[in-house]
Amino acid sequence: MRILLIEDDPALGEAVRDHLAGLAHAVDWQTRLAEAEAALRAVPYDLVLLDLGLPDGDGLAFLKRLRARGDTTPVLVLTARDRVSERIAGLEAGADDYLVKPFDLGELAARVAAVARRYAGDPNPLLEIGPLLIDRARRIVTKDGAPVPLSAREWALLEALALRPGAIVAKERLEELLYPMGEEVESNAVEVAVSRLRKKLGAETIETVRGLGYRLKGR
Amino acid sequence: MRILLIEDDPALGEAVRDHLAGLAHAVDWQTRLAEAEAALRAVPYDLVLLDLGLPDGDGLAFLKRLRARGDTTPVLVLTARDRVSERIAGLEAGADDYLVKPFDLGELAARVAAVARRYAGDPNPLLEIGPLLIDRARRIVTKDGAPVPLSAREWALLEALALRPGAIVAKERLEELLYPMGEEVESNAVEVAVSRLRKKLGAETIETVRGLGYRLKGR
DNA sequence: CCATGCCCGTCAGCTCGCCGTCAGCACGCG
DNA sequence: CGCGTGCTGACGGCGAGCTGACGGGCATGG
Repeated sequence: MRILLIEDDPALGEAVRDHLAGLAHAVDWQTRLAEAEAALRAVPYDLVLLDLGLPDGDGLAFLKRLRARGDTTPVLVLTARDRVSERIAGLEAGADDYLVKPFDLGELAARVAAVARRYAGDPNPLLEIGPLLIDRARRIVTKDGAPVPLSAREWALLEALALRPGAIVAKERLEELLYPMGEEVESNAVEVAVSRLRKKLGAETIETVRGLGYRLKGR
Repeated sequence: MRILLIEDDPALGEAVRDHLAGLAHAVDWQTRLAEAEAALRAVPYDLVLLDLGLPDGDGLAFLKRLRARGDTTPVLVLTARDRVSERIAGLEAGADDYLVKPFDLGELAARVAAVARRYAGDPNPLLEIGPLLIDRARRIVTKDGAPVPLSAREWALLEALALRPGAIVAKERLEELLYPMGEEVESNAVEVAVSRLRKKLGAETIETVRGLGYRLKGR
């Protein structure tokens, strides 16, 4: 993704740029609104990260101008302003999301990914397995088009199996996935979980491989 | 443009209505604040023409209430009061422009056109989610066509969810949105807010995702 | 200055979904 | 037939989440 970062704080700007660059994004960093505006006219960015507290103008007004021009580039606002009304003002000015300083770089990356997913030509990756459609981002499974509500355990189990459809996943692996060594189970909890999942998704979707584990009916 | 005219003088009201209608505007004419308020809640107007000298209430207070609700519909004030301090009071109450009686109908039309120009280009995006219509610019929600009055908290919550319909929003995220780190809540305030919002919008509109958060029922 | 009403945080009691446990059964294998 | 492995219905406890009630805060209005 090609990202325009508008941020005047050198330390923060560098940190954000480096972090996103490390995630294989192409980041252009501007510290002034005037320069940013020029860059936006010249280059088709996939995303704009906009700090509202810039010294050479009002970020919100900048954003409104952008939208008034018909520019629909997704904008993620970074700011220290944290009042609800100001967030709302930001969103009403045309921001797609809002991140309040100080923010975690990991969270920033997640938001960036979310925006990217939302606006990319291919939305989010849907896994299609037989009659099942698995939307990992939205945490939604549909069977023959009908949504199937899953509990947390069931979802975790399905995700583990759906990661590589057709591959055998050992029961022990599933066990340590569902119960990450905090509390071992001393029963057939995994089997029960599989059973319950099968009841919701259909018995034929999960195949038992005796002595080894389970696998999703891939194809 | 859809214009709400609030004016109790029959002759003037008729003149204004006819003149603007002749310029291809859709004009609703109310002579009382109470009726005007009801109309404003029900219909998304592009512009309000407000006479301050109405017999059933203070026009300025009416305007302040409107703004306090977060309604950003442009308001053009018509009045006989011409003192500078009163103009200032009007603008501080949230008026976008001011016209002193007697005014020329041509000038009125010019001001209306100016407002239209200022707000054109971005027709406010309406979010449609099931039976809900969410007008973010005007802060109006309708359910099955009927307007639903929301408090500030309720609106903030709805907007957070409506930003990405169908996506799960973590309870912690909602919490930091509603109570931006000024004062943390040590109760189930978010749950209560959701409950109250559900009571207004219908239980089925907001889905609980156990252990994760909430989401708006997309489509 | 008090009355009224709305907003909303807090709390308590409750409901209900989740899920680990267990027991009884099915089935494959030698 | 005996054993091992896996399946599933039933049970019950735990805890997340829901909601009615209460009260303080704040604005409005008389």
